Amino acid sequence: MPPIPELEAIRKAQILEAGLKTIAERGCANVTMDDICRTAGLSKGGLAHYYRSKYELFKSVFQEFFDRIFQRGRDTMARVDTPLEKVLSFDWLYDVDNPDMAVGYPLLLDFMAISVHNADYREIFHDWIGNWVTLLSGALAEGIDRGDFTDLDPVATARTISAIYQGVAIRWYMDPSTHSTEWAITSFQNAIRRLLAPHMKTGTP
Amino acid sequence: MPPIPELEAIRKAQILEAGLKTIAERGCANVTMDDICRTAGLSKGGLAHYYRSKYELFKSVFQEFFDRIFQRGRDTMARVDTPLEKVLSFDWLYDVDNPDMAVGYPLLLDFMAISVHNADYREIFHDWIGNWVTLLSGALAEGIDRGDFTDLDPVATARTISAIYQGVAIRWYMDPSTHSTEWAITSFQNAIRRLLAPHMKTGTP
Amino acid sequence: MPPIPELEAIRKAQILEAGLKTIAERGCANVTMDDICRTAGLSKGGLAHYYRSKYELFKSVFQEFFDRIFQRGRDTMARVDTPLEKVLSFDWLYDVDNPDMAVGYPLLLDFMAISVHNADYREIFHDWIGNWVTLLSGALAEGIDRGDFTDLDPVATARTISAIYQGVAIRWYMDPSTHSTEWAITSFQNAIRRLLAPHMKTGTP
Amino acid sequence: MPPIPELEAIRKAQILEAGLKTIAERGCANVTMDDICRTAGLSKGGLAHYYRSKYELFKSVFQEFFDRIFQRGRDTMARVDTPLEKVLSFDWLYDVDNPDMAVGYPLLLDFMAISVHNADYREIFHDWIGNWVTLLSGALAEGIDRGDFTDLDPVATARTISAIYQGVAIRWYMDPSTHSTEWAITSFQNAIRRLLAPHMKTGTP
DNA sequence: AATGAATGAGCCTTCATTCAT
DNA sequence: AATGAATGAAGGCTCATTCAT
Repeated sequence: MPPIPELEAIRKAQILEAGLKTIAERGCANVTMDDICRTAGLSKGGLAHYYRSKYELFKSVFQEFFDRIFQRGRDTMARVDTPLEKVLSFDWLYDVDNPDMAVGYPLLLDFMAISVHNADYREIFHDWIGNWVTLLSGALAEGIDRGDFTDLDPVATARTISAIYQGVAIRWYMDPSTHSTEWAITSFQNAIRRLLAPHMKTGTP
Repeated sequence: MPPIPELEAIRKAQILEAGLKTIAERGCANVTMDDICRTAGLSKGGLAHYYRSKYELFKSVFQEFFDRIFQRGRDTMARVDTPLEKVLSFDWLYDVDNPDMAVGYPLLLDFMAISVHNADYREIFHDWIGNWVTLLSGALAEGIDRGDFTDLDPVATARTISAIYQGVAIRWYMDPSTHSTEWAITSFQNAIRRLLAPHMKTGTP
Repeated sequence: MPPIPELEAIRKAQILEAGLKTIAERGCANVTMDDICRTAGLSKGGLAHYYRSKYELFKSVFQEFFDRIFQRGRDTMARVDTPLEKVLSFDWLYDVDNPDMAVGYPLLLDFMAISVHNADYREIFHDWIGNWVTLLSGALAEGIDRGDFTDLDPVATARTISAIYQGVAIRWYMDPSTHSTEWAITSFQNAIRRLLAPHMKTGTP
Repeated sequence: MPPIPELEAIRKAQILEAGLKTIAERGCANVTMDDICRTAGLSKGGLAHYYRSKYELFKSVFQEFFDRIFQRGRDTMARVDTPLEKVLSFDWLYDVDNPDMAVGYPLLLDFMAISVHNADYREIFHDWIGNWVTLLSGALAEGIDRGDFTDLDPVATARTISAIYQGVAIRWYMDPSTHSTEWAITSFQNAIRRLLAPHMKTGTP
């Protein structure tokens, strides 16, 4: 009989948000439970009530992060019409002012580093990539259906596109002094357009 | 008058190798000085004799790693003739049997994650990327000189090529179940060839 | 809502007492945090909960010690009537059976030695001496007011008296085989009485 | 067959000087063997050749220091004529420019603090004090012989005088902001003169 | 539901000492 | 005589986790 039935959801969201924030700020290896408690405005015991261990909490934080980012990608893609526009609809990845991005890159890089030595994490990553590939290959398949593209393996191509996005994004984030936002956007658009060019019906830019 | 004049160099190499190995195996955050001592076959104090602190040691390990990988890239590129072949000379990145690669990806991912919160590391990364870009843009410039390519910004393009390599490589390494070596090699070759296609004199691809 | 509201005060007192005891027993340089934990009946982490570091703890221990000793001096002085009796009211300094003294000399000597290289400690010492001088010069000033003494700089004289007490006390404590309690008490009484003699109205000594 | 017969003496002096210097600078508890090696211009092994252990070295350093200071006291006293002048011949204790004093107070305070927990050191201290007392009581006895003083226990008085010197000196050294050299010299002269006054024949300054 | 006091294992670092050369 | 590489014990501090209230 919880006083407020949604209390658990509220608290968990509060904690996840604190996790997101602190991990982004200090990095997984440097975040302590105390950091998270402080940021969440809860005590150690209070936090323990909702997450059995640091490990469980961190997994949830990353899960939450990956869900959120993917959600954004799907929503943004849904707002444009043509398949080509859809696969090119990710300039938001290079938006310095987007708070999700400020948190996203630190988390993604931390997450990947940990994944190397952790099967649980690797699986989350696998699923996430799977989602992106499904989203992108869906757009490509739609393009084939509509007759925009011909002769193209949607899944393999979607993987390549996704990898290009990520490769460019990491560079842009990690070394901004020599990788401007302009470079990043031109790069991914160019690379993806050129990749698809051989498979496009004339007149589609 | 040390018994062996090169003792310091030998020991440092021994320690760096141990660092490389243990970091790759367990991840930066999980490696202890004891792990490294044990692997290097030295005592705690012996190690301290050569590296003042864990941080100094780790920086040296990463420096060593970056040097080594870049060396390999430069050497491999030097073995092929045409500029196009040169920029495509990186299939060794996708060689599972290459011990440098088995160590390289864990290290690279750890390194990037730490760099987010560490200016020293970020600078090492910046320099390393600079080296790659110089190497690749050199090949592109040579291509322009030779007349293979026209109308192409060597540096910006080199950055894009390098980012594509890295994006594809990380996918390949992190999620091999759905990113085969075949996919990786096809992906990068395709993406880079297509990227350069508009700038190539007829008959080259 | 701690179980006992004064828990923090209790624990801190417990820890300070353990610090006092162990430092007196083994000396600052030889006391480990484990020693103090064991003596205080707390774990390492428990102690860390109340004192951030060994240094902070030691500073508090000394502060506590100095407060306690000064308190005793003030109280003892308050129990006698005449100004001369007041400035001579410190035979308790030479009481072997006083547990505060058993702890006090080891601490004082350790403290002074550390102060030489530590400004924080030096300031504590400065303040403590300031307190004694104020106390003693107050008594002297009262003596002047009452007409017991004439023609005497209360502060400079108080400093001299205080220095004599300490000089005699250290000898007495450090080399008891040749500095008996009798010698100590006779010495300080004699030295101080003689020092004041020229400034005393007839009939007082 | 040492190459130079006096080499051992030279090296030992070199090491002791380094010990004196480093202990005075950093304090016993903070001086490392490396500090001393560096200051002495010798290697660890070289130092070990002459002093079995840190403890042995430190004991010798203190011995050396005590000898040196006492020597100075005796020499200075020998330069004045009357017994009263002799017992008052210690203003050099309050000479900030005297390098022996700059080293002396840190060492003395460190030494006394350690002595509390160390019988070897305590014995050295005991002997040193014994020397001073002998020196001072000798002067007093001479005064009695000469007829300058009457009715005075030379040894007990010498102890008191010595304790006054030390008490004033420690204050002067430890808290110079409120204990000027002027105060120190006036204090000890006054206190000692007054102490002796009742025992002095008329007309002896 | 929530607090925060308490635990104790683990880690990096320091440093006196040893010893082969 | 002298070097300095190597050892390894010891210590202070951090921090995830537990638990009584």
